Amino acid sequence: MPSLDLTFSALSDPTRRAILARLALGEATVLELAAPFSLSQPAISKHLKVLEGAGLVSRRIDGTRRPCRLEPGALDRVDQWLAELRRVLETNYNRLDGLLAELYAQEGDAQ
Amino acid sequence: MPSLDLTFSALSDPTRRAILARLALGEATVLELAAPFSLSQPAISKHLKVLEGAGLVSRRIDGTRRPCRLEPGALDRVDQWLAELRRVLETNYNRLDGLLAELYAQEGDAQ
DNA sequence: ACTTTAAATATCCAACTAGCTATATAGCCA
DNA sequence: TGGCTATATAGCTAGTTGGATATTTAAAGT
Repeated sequence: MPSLDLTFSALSDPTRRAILARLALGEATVLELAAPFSLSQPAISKHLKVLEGAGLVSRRIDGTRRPCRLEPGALDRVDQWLAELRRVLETNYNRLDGLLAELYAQEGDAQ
Repeated sequence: MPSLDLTFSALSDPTRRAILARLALGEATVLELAAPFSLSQPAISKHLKVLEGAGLVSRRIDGTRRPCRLEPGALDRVDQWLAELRRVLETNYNRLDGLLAELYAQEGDAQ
């Protein structure tokens, strides 16, 4: 199970996000993925290795080709982390709301 | 508006994610944020600068202190990117389902 | 005014990254 | 077998990153 570090880091590069966007449309080979970019084939292979290491992409073997596919599980874990952060944030906002309501009630008493 | 590059990159470091988790609980100063880590104050300041550059954190001035707060807007844009990727992915899955259904129907005819 | 405290900045370093070109591997086809 | 094609690997470079320590800035307290 790759770390969130690796996943976020993989997502931080625009070329890699473009590759993922392309793979969301369906499987593609390394050369197909390289075509839209003005980058060398080795550069794309390296990006794919990063994406694979992050659990975002998997490859199968088909003759000399290595078709890649998107692996949504890694995205799930990103979503979960973000959701948890928001949950804490909102819990805290609610607590603050409660606090403000209390303070307001006390002021109301005082008047 | 900071780029997704900067935001994902900021999120790729565990120290920075821990800082965000702490800030989800409420404002904190640099020293407060530094306390749980065995890192120097300048290291934390640098992390905060990265988080600020990514739009994830903002700071206000209070005497000699710079209390930091979480800025959820940048998270929204991450969510949106992930959601769009999933949307495309699911659209494509559905299209594939449709295709398979068609193929199946034809085979059904043939038999 | 002097001291203490909070934070930022400067400088250095080792490790990593993203790109390149050149080369190697390995499957397909004639 | 020999040649073509798809991909991977090696080795290089320039730029970036995350850490450290030392220093500077600036506000607060006394």
